[in-house]
Amino acid sequence: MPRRSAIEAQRTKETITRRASDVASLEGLERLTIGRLAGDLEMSKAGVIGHFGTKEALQLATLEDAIARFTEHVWLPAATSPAGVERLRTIVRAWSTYLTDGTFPGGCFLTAASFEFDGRSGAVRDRIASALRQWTEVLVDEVRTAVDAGELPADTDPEQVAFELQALAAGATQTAQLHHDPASSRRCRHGMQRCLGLA
Amino acid sequence: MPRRSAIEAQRTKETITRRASDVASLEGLERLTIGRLAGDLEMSKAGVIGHFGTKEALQLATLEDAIARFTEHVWLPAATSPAGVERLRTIVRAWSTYLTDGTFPGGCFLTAASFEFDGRSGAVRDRIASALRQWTEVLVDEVRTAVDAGELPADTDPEQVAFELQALAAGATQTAQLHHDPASSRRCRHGMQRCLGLA
DNA sequence: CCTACCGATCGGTAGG
DNA sequence: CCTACCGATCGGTAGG
Repeated sequence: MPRRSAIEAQRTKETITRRASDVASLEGLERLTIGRLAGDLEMSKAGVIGHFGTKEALQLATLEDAIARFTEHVWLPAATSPAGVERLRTIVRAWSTYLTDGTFPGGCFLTAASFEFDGRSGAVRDRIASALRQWTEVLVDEVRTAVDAGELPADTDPEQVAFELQALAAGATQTAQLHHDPASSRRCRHGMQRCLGLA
Repeated sequence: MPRRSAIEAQRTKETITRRASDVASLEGLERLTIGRLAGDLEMSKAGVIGHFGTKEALQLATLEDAIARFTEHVWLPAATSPAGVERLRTIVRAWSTYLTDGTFPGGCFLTAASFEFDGRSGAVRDRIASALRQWTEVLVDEVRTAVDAGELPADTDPEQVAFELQALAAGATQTAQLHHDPASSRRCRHGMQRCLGLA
């Protein structure tokens, strides 16, 4: 039974994608090269790419690692809150913190990858788009629940609110990474709260 | 007198940077390679890079072309409006249109370049940061003027408003390019108007 | 998981 | 502005 080596191979694979998502958050999914990753991890190029087959498969696995980290840091803390405004409050807090707290050394991986791949085609771009769309749908559902419960005004446009929340997250990533502005997280949180009428 | 050839050389240079900023808005400033640009323009690689010397100088010249296009499409229409809320109204209209009207085939070049270079160092990153900071200062000044004139509430935070406007522009770029969402420009404009209390 | 290698492409230069 | 070329690095493979 090759159980032992299969477990070790899985662990190596996770080490690679973790490192890859860190590097890619700083430099981009495309500048992440197999050779550099091998050097960082003190492995051979063949040892790295052998786990995935192609660079695109490595990028997709890296993306899954990043999506899991987003879910863990932003969704998980809110999942146990009651649906509606209370859950939105928790999401706003966790999300605005996550954007600047060093979960990724180069800021939110998904935001960066979205801008990097939005002009291309292929499986990587499609997966980025589906992940962001799914998160938008979560936000729309929460806002709708809050409206139905009378916690938010009846004329609230859930799609518009979700758009603005996503935009504020992208804006915070921009000012935090480009200007190292320490107010980024606070401005993001305040904007999101105002957007939800929680200010 | 080499006037004729100098003028022609200048025109060739402008042809190169215009093409470069179009391609880079779709694929990024780094994926823009000298060889591909030469192929697109039916020139030799040496003929392209000879005008600039290094790829970094080509990227900087491309950046200046993109900054000029932003200024022309977003600032110029507002420059003749009276300072304050009326000028902000014009900026919001011009900006939200520019983001999706095909000025750049891949959406706002400066937004994309910001996310592409925010994890690096060097002259290109510095120029992107200074251009965005300058635009933020323009916005802060206009909001401050509007507050001083009593057109906006006295407790308005100009820095916060400028942050949110920039964020909404980034968000519109994201949904327009990644999801081809036709509502992007409208959502951006509505968000900006709400942010300024003009809704 | 390794070494050794492939063809393609990168930025850039020499010489004209 | 061109042709012809340089060393470096890319993604990927053969063979073990």
